[in-house]
Amino acid sequence: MALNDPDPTPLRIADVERETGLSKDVLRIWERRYGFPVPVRDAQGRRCYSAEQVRRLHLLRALVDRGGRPAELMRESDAVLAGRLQALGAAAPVPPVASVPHLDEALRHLAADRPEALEALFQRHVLEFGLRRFLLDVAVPLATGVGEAWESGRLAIHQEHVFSDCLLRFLAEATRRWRAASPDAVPRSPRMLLATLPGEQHLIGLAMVETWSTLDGCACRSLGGGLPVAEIAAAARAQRADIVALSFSACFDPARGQAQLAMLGDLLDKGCQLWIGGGRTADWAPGSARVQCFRNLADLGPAITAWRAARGAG
Amino acid sequence: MALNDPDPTPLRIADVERETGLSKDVLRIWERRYGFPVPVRDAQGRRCYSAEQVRRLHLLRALVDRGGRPAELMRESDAVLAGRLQALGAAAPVPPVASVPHLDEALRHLAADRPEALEALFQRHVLEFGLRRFLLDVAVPLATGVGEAWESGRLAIHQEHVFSDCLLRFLAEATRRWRAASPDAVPRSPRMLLATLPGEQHLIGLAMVETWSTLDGCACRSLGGGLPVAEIAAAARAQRADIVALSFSACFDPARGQAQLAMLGDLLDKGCQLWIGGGRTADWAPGSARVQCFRNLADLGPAITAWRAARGAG
DNA sequence: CAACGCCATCTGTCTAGGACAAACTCGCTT
DNA sequence: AAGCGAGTTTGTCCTAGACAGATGGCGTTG
Repeated sequence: MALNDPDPTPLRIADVERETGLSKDVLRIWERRYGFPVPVRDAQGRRCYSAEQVRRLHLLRALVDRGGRPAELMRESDAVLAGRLQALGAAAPVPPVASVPHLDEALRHLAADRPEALEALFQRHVLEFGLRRFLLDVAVPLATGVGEAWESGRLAIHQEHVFSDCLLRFLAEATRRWRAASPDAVPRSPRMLLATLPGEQHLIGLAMVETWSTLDGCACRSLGGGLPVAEIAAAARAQRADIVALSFSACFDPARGQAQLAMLGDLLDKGCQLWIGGGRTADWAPGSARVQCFRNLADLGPAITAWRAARGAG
Repeated sequence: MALNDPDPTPLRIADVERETGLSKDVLRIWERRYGFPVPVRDAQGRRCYSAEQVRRLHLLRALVDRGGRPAELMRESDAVLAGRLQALGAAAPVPPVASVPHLDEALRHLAADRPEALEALFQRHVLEFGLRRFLLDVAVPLATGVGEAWESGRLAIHQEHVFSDCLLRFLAEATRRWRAASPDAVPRSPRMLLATLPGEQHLIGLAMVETWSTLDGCACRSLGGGLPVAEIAAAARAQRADIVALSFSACFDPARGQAQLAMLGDLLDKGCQLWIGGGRTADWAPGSARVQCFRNLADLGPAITAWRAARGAG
């Protein structure tokens, strides 16, 4: 009976791919090489994974992401793996962010699943020091800190999601308020379009660029994440954007990014610039004169001024 | 030379998968069956696609998504395909939503790439009729209308993204304002956790549920989109959620959804309910007593009241 | 002792072509 | 006109092999 009815709800390889983020190829090759996971097969010979196996796959993935090596991890029991993940968190003694007291506090709120406290902290900091300093002193280092905390196992994925949601809302609202409060008569330029490429999930960088640029008087419009280059180009044309700004996280493959960037460059109008930032984009080859890499938010101001000067003169 | 240097920036099959959303399997089988796309190969025999081919693949995908059949579409030229896509838009004469004047207006703003006008319309409607009526009379039908407009080719993907971004921000801010304006003394219950499963990109439904439930006095916390069930369960435990609410769009495969739902049901605490809605979830088999399907937003109110009654009595 | 380069191994992605289920079309029958 | 069965289309999954790029260890050299 274990063969003809392996599970009331068969988890097929595509489901496991979505759920764990491990590609079908990886799932198959792990099975071939390491003997795990070996799923039950249905009548047609298709793999049917158990919830148990998926749970272990999550553990394995978490450890592989943090630099573990599959061949070694596969030998360990679930308990050992879970312990190792916890140990990773405990072993990371002094996170570099924690030197600043309020960042440490923010991370503690997050680890304790208290997003309200986090938002209150944001609110206070903005009222005391203003949005620009909030971005530079809190948002950017905290985003880095959360990334590191996740890598070292101190924060779960869902906690990272909570952080993301929290900061995203906060910035969106701050931006909206600023926009509402500035006089309509001011012509806002350049027109900036914000997006991330397919495969890029992190929207935080984008939101920070939007807030900063809006403070600097740009007309920003966000397209959200995961948009194919063809669609970005179409949007840029439709909205007559002067600048398309893309954000990348550190895990985005540079080679892929640059290939897609080149493609986007071809599709955009000649007058439209391409600004990129985040992750390790600073190391990327510029490729085209129209592509500009940004190492940090503060560089946006001068670049916008320069754009206006060039446009005003030209 | 065309062989050893097919392209300055080789687009490999994984890139094309990300960019077009067509799986590697589909790309390979289309090549085998229909003779398109036939990419150049690099020195190792790997497929290197041209930007030209990717452009055509976008067209093909758009038409296949709208019910076209690959075998037939493959014979046509790019121009014919583009024309056919446009014709689809023109052929859809009276969208069902357009019967209500302000919805028609909203769609026109969107088609004309004027998100500011859309937001102004939202703002006006809320001030005149209130948030609940806005959700029922504007947000829900407009979301449906945008989906239909996309299907029929009247709206591009990037315009759908703009709509999504616009409504998402609007709802987030409205929710926040409501929360800020309600007295702190009121104990907010039930504690509701909102998320979508991996593979589900649409966050609109979730945002609408959040706004509605917040109005009804729930303590909502959004985890954003694309979270594995294991993480959702972990978050529910960490935040001691009473209810986990999931949103699905119509394109989500019911069989997959139900399998993942069953898995999530196993992982959650017994006291935690599972509320689902959106798309065609109404047709899904409930599976467990803890799973409750919602056909529309208005049903949330009674369900919340019922939950409170049961909890208060128990 | 540190730094550099080379080599072996590990790991993920890609290849090929075959199989099959689910969905859809079409034509026949009621 | 509506319902049903046969045939076709289409996407997903299968096996098994190849290889590039990363990683880590070792030996040599400054």
